[in-house]
Amino acid sequence: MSSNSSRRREITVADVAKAAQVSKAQAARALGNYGAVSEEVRGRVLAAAEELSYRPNELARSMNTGKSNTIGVVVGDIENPHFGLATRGITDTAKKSGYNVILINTDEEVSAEIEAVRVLLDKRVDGLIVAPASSIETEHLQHVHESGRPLVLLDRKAEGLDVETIAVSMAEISFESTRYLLQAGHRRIAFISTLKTETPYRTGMVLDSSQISERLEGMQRAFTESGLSFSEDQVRLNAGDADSIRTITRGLLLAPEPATAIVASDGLIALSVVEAIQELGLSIPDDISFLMYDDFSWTRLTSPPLTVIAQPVYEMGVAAAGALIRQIEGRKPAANGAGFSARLIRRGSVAMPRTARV
Amino acid sequence: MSSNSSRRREITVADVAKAAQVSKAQAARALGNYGAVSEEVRGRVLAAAEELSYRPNELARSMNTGKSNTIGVVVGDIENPHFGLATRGITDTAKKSGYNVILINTDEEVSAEIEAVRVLLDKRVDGLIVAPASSIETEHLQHVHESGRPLVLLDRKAEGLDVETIAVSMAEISFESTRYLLQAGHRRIAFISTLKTETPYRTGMVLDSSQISERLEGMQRAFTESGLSFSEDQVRLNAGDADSIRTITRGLLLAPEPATAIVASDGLIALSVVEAIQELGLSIPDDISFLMYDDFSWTRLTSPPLTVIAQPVYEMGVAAAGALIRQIEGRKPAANGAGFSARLIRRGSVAMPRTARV
DNA sequence: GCTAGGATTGAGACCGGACTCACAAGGGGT
DNA sequence: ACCCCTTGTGAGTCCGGTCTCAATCCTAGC
Repeated sequence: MSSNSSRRREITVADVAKAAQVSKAQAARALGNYGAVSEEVRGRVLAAAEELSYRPNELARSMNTGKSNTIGVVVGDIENPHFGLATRGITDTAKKSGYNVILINTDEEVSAEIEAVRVLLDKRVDGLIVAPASSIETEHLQHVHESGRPLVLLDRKAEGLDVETIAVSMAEISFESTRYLLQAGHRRIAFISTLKTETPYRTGMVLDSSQISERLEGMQRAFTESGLSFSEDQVRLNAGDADSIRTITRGLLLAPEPATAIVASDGLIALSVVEAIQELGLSIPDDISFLMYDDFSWTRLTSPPLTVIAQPVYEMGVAAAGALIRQIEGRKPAANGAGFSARLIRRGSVAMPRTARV
Repeated sequence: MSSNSSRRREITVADVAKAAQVSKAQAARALGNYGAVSEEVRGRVLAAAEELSYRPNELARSMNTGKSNTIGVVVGDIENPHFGLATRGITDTAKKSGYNVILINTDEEVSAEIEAVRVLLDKRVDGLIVAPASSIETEHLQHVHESGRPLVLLDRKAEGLDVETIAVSMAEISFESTRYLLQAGHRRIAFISTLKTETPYRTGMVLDSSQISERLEGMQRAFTESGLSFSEDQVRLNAGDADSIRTITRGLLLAPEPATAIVASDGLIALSVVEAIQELGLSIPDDISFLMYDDFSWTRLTSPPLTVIAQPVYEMGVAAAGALIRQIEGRKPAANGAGFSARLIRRGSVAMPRTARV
């Protein structure tokens, strides 16, 4: 009531200029802190601005500087703590350099991703961080790259796209952890992923996700190294929702030759798999060994605590934002950071399989 | 190489107009789908736009429509799945109505929140959703509200601010669950929260968070109802990081008269509390009963599965975005949705205390 | 055949800043 | 006293759209 609130028009430099009795140009200089302004004028302008509680219109500013100080982040699903953490790394870093983040979810749909990228480009973000839904359908990303707009990929590579990519080398850690399982005596090691495919997995099949490809490649290599053959029917894709994961898990464990170890491709899958195992009255690791990607805090609370593959997710978010901002500001692409690597954390969910134990 | 990529200047309406041999105004009308345009011209313009792969500059558009189709979301910490889920609800809803989301983290610091709000206002977002770090320091939110910019609060109320607020009525559920614990025979019920305070908790103390106030109020009421007195030294605030939570938990359990039940104020605290309990070699619920806020999936996986207070977090995100967009578009504030309520989900982490069992 | 009235169309103002340019004023050097 | 250079200043353009306004077209009605 006191001040007549909610006047429609916002205060602009012109208003401040008038109040300070100087030209718009001078007021703009004083406020924007550029050009030459006498102390006297600066004082008057700043006082007037304060008085009118002037705030610059960033939109207008962006328009003729061509910089929005905003970066676009496109991820599959923030609800997934993996991305939540990465996003945190991104926003923290962005904030430090004075950037804001527009976040868009794609639900891992390429069409949504294409739309998201377009919207962000229309909003003239200074750069994009994308966790590509597909490693194959990447024309839209190609466009971004060609148009010269800074782009950094997170988590997954994109086929034939020469763009800075912050990702863990999955083949390696997958190889290592598969070898670990093999050495424990496992031979039927199942791998469950949400990745959508038309047909069941077959060796050599082209997959939409570089992450999954690499992981499977690592598994195969470990089997081959041990002179064993990797059976493709232990690879179960299309584990989209809790129900299908449950069905898949039961299928794996109730088969004539049941899997003795299950590897869950992400935290969400892990949740449903463990639940399904408990539901079947089986125990980890006595009846079935379990290994999952991503080291969430809760994995230490289950009994037994779960053996996991820890990825430096937050740090990758930081690195992605850092790399992007470096590109935006035209600086050199830093010492290339030697890539990120995952780590196998052995807790209690992997043991010798029953068969080997007898 | 084929097309001379990365030409600096972007295509504008003027370019399209020239290519289509019409005036800028006509081209703009055809592209923006407003005003009167003959079929012939529309065709030529659209074709030219396609040919040049024209994309409108949303910044420019926002500037003179005064709408940015962007909403600002200010939360304490996206890394926390609670906010992750709420954010998901917000972005899903926003997307449906054609809005984008700029996300800012405050780390629960009021100063960061003030800054965040200012930045978002400068960027001329159409509205704000804020989970206030403080229920008391709310001048900045007051300003937003007074300036007429749509604002919706999430999770927590703000003292004396008459703004649409999407939150669970905490007093009620806290009362209910405390009664549940009392009926199970518990008398020393501890409550642990991250809330920062200068001094240890005392009854009647003014707290910075409406959520915590309400929860404590509910607890008190339950005690009073049973003719018992609520001991304030069982309330432990300032549980900021894993270490302090561990210390607090140990303090609670190793005291001469140890707590027999612990209530964790959020998922992050719960993690560290449970860990500390396990570390002490105590078992839930035999040695200590446990109850936590937020029903995360992993709470079903521990042994025993944890008894939780489930909040409809995603739905609240949806509601907040819905309410905000309604305000932005000047529509009536919908049937007020009767508020959200939490639900006590009894799983296995609460039992009779040893003392009462003998 | 002539005209009123709606459909089209182009010129140009405008949104709110940043920035260019021309010009005035003041100081130092010679 | 004169020239050069630095600092200070205002007028005006530009960014890329939207939108107003007046002019021009076209067609039905008489």
